[in-house]
Amino acid sequence: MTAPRPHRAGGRPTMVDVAADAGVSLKTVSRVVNGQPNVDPAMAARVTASAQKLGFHRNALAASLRSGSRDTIGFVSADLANTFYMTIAAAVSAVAVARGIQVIMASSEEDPATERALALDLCQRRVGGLIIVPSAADQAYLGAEVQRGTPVVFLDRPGRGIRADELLIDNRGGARAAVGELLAAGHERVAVLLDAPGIFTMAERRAGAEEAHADAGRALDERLVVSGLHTPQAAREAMTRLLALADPPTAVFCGNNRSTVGALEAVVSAGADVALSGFDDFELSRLVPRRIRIVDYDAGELGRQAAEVLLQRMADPGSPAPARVLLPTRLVDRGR
Amino acid sequence: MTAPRPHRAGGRPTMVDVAADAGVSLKTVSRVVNGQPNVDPAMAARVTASAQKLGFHRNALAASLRSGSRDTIGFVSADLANTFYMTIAAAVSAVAVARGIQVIMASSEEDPATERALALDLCQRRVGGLIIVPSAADQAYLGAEVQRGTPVVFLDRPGRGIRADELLIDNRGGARAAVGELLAAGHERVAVLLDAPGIFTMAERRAGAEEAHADAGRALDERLVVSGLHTPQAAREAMTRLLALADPPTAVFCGNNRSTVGALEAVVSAGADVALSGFDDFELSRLVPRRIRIVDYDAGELGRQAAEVLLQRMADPGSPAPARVLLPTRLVDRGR
DNA sequence: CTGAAAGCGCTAACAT
DNA sequence: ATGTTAGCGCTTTCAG
Repeated sequence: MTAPRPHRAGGRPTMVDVAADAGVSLKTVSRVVNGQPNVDPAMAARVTASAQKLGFHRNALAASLRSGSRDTIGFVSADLANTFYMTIAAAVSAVAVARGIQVIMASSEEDPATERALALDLCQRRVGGLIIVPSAADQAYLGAEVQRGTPVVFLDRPGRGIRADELLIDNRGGARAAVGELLAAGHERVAVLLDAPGIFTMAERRAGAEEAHADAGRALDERLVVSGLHTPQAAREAMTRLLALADPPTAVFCGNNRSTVGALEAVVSAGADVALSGFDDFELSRLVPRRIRIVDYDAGELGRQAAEVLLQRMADPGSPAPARVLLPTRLVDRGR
Repeated sequence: MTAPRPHRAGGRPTMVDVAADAGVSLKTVSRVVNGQPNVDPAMAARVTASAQKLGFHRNALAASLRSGSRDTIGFVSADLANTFYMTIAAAVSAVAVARGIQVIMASSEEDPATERALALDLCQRRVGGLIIVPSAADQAYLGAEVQRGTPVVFLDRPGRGIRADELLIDNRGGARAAVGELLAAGHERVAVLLDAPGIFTMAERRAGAEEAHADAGRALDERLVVSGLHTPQAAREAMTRLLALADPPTAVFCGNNRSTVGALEAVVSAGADVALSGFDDFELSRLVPRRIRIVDYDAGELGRQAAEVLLQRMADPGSPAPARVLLPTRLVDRGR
């Protein structure tokens, strides 16, 4: 008894409404809307006109429910507000959007439980894949999802408990090169300032510093190694203390840019003649009042490659075994 | 004739599978999964056990298709890689996630067509609301969506063509305060360095500088105003030129942090005695070798409030008329 | 080239 | 307190 549904007030027009208006079948509307071939041009034009007239916009949720297609990916960062991860996120988004895929972003704030909750929530939203900066010790919670075909890529830090692609920076190699350079320049006492040793990148960078010493037939002087430095202030204080030693360091290698900034402040304010070298570039690094060497890398490239690996897996689930990719670093001059 | 579907190989288990396994009805599973009341505890336990056993995870897409609920929002930034917008994005995400809502982020790269395409795409994904940093001249393309109940909030810049909430920084007031302070200190010639005048924030900041002059019974000296400065380099060159005038400025107000950095370089390298004041704080601003005054604001707060306004509208579509909120700024000392 | 019918996985109405 | 039925808006068979 009901009329052909005059696309209910308040509701949005559906394909059924467009079909009714254009006097064609639902299926034809679907074909036109999705740009499928084998549709009579005249009919297609009628459908397009009706769609326009009614203000029809296809419901992407319904489409992917039925077709099983996945047109979003999830990005779980450890800290979205951090410049480094931001740059990565922007690159991931750019690659995805260029292929019609949107990115849902969230931040674990370095909390394992949050990471897990976010990742599983994204799976419930049926994302086509997941890029994760792991903060949890173990990603085994994703095992079932991965097995059912949701590809996962780990970024910046390796994941555990599941086999998945990993995109990392060559932390060890970069540190090794930077410290090697200092040793080659004749520095006998090289200080090393690091954030918490439990952080994967810090452990790797420390290992690189050790390797450089070993390369030179020497060993890291543990008295000159300070760990657990979270802020420039902490690094500054640590460096000031080191400079006050009877045998102060003549060079310092910093594990991240916060340490570099802190060490720089200490060195400048002490007027000390200390060679400075550090991992990570930073805003305005060219402006610092002293020449420094920086282990630089392309954060955007990291995100780009992660997205590309993920999209590749989504397109072709039968690709080769997961691999670890190490992005190269390079030593550059900063300051003046 | 078909058996009760032993949850097809390769596919994921559905509520039907869980219901079959637990020996209850589909609806009961739905109730348990969604934590609805009025379920016998023993039955609930059976359902939970079956769900666990089968590795069931509710399909959020199907749920919201049926229920019409919207549990994602869209954030269209003008430049995701920019620290300012990323800080905002992180804050938006934090607020949303705390309420079980995920954020799809994308960047228009300041391109009107991209903004439009992204925003409409997000609408097709049936986001519950949209936060947009407008780069297009007009957002009338969202008119139909807004009318159908998708709330929109404009961030950092006002939108046009539709009525929606706007969250802006008090650009004008901040600039007025900064320049007013310079004039009160007795500066007769205040230079003003700005990015492109077409940018809303720049126009506002310039207007603030004009107001400050008017307050002091004076007028902006147009010879000392330079616009279109995109980079620190450009600002540096502009400032160097101004310093070479017969009557050089004794103070400079910079419209954004890139200009501030450039002006700073020029002033320092010329060894000029010029008071520096600028909009936007920046990383390491405390380290610059000279006291500067900064118009600072809480970018995170901007994102937080935008998210809260949006979620409020989503929860209660019948709220009051859209409003423009101006976030306060404050003048702070930086450098040393 | 076009259409009718079925159903993706779930929740909303209505029973019971 | 539990189950039955219908159907969200779309795509997918499979027939014409």
